[in-house]
Amino acid sequence: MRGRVKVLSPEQVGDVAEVFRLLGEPNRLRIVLACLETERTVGEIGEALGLSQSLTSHHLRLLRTARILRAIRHGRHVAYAIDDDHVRDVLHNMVAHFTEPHDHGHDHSHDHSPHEEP
Amino acid sequence: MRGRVKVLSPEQVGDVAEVFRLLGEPNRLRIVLACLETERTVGEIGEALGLSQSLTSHHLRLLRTARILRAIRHGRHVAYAIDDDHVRDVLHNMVAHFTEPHDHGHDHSHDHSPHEEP
DNA sequence: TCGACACATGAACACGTGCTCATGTATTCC
DNA sequence: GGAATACATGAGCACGTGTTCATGTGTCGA
Repeated sequence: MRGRVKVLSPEQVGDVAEVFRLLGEPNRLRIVLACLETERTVGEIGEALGLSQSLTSHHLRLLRTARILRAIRHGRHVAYAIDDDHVRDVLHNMVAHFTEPHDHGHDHSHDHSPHEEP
Repeated sequence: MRGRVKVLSPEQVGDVAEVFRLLGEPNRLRIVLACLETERTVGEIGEALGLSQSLTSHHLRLLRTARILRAIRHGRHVAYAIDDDHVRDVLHNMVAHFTEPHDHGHDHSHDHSPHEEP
């Protein structure tokens, strides 16, 4: 696979952007990563990431509303787990690429200006 | 593959979040998608997406600085193309999942409150 | 039932971000 | 060289967003 790509409807683009936007916040990304393998309770997440209970819950609400995570009650605890296989795959993909020695092909050191080989 | 996932360093998490953040803006996402298959000039992008020249350039600057796109001069035109294989894979993955009939497994219609089957 | 625990939610604020307008820079054609 | 084209960049503004503080809701044990 490296060929044609199906074109997305404007609505689909919006949905994809929404998912990326939510994953684009470091704390939220860490929360989702913490729930990648197994479900985690709100308390576990907050303590593990050093976030206040309120902030943790606010972020979880966004992720739950966007259908990225799903909530599961256990007694008086509430655990969260990934609810979207797309997101799980994308994150696995991303994590794999960032952990494996990623070969960037051509080298251009640290250029930030737009000019290429003439 | 559905097993262990390597854990990312805090720095790596930040890098991943940064990429997601940039792709989380609809106009920026559309720009990157436009450059997914083949390189596009700034004018082409702006006209295709209905964005002002200035706004297009501003977004392209962010994407270029983040190493997501790379600039290539052609005469007095400047074309942009994807420069990061990770991003290309992630987007192909994402687009594929959103175009293919995605089966979500269990059905929970449109619930937004945290309570599950007892 | 009452209190303690675990989590959710609303208000308010500081800060970041997308957009436009204006101006600057590079490249080609006369 | 100078005008015209194609793009880059800075300033400024309106708006969105992450965070905290305070308070509300649901659940279990005594």
